[in-house]
Amino acid sequence: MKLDETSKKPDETRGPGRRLHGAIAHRLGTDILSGKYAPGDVLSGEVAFAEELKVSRSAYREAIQVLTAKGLVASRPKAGTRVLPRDRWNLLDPDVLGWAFAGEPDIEFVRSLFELRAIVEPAAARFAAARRDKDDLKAMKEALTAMRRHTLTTDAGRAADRDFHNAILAATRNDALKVLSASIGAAVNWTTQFKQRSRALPRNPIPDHVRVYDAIVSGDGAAAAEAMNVLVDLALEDTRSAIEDRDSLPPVGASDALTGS
Amino acid sequence: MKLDETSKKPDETRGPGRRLHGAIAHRLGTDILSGKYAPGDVLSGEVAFAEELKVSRSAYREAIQVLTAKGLVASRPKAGTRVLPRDRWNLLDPDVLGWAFAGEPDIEFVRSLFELRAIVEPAAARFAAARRDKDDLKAMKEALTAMRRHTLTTDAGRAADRDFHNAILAATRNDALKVLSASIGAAVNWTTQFKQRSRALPRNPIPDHVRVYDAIVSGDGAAAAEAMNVLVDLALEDTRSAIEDRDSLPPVGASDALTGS
DNA sequence: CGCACGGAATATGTCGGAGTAAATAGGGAG
DNA sequence: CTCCCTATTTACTCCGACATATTCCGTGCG
Repeated sequence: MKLDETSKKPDETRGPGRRLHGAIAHRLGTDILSGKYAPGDVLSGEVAFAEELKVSRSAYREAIQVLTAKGLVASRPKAGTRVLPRDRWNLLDPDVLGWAFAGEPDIEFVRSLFELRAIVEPAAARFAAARRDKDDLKAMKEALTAMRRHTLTTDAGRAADRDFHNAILAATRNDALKVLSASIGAAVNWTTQFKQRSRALPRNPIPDHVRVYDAIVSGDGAAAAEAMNVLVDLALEDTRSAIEDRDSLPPVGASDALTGS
Repeated sequence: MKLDETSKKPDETRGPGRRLHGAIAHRLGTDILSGKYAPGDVLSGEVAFAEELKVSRSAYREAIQVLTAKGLVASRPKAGTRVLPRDRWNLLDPDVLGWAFAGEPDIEFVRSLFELRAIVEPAAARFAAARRDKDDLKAMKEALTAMRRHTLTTDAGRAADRDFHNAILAATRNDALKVLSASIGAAVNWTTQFKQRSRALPRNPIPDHVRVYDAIVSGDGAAAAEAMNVLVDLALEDTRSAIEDRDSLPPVGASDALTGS
């Protein structure tokens, strides 16, 4: 045991159920996404970096394998481990998205995600309207009633919101669409912190969701797509104003322990 | 060194520039995607499996970290390493897509990808028409001329095809869209093997591409989206007929293993 | 008889070191 | 000045040991 009681912990982002190499990957990932390590930069050697992080080479290497699997870095003998250009990153990977939103998210990237969401989600609603069965509709209806009971200010309400969107995705009968939208939705939900930070949601989101639901029930694909389009547009508007508020505010206190999920 | 010359190589998919743990990950990944290991299955212990694969526990563990990073498996002490349910897989990860197409690709999944492509690419063309600059148009024009010179039967021609689509993506000014479409496009190109296997392409793809190009030049977003929509539809038609040809051929495994996720 | 608590077994997680292979940089020969 | 060869640096692989977390099961109590 090389760690004595006086030495500080290797990383503060180390919780239960979170392995050491996962914590290292999280730390390096957020550092890369935040720009601390720019594309083309060469990381210190294995031995040096592992020693600096107070972990063994095994843990460090396993973390590097994770980052390599997500396209963030590449290692070659003699050349070292270097950060890959941004277009090689798997930006749609859930973990990478989480890392991107761990710090101050790039506004341009948020715009990109919302544009993608505005493309994908209406199309998903269109498919759902054409392919849903009774069970799908039942799941949506239950999620809607749950949303009405709890509001979006509670955890249960937000869970119901996710359930509603997930029910739509399940009704599309399209795995690729499902995975993609789930990732984007989760990422977009990271921005919820900004919405809540700036001011409470002034708008009641229930009618928008009901419009989507009604269109899917009646099997009207065009109407479902349009209703979903409106829903996404409103969400974008909320987030945009929240971000602008944030940018006009003084620097946020760094001690906001924002542990994801 | 425990490997002697008489023993068979741990994996035949081991080439230069390909690390050992990468090869292990590739092997396990394809096995999972092909259904050899179904969701919920528990892999043998680290020591046993590593020994079976004729590799050290370190290499095996690093491969598992890669699979974990892509959402295919999850490991917990005492519980072992088990394959996660299919909806946890990062199906849009380039490597996972490659593994999915390494064996006999699932027709339903191919349909999902084409549906997603049909959603995303026209929208990308619409953005490109609105945001492209001179350099973007220049890149597209050069790719088109290269496509005309070499046909799609040559590697250079297919590279030009990719360049054309990449130029459109770059013109969207949307990183998320760029990453996604690049992955999907690469995956769809895996199906090229089926097209070529069945019969030579009877259709000349140049006019379709020129229509997209002209619309983007004139800044007509709606026309660009429609032209791209036609292009994707035709590609889908080609692939569908090629796959049907394959399926009507000798019994490629009559047992449709439909593992309900 | 059923449930809650606690200890033991077991598989993953972490560690440190040794040796191998590969790629770049530098020096030497043509 | 070019080309090839050598040397060095770095990641890659292997090994064996210990630590830790979780599950399982036996025990005791209600």
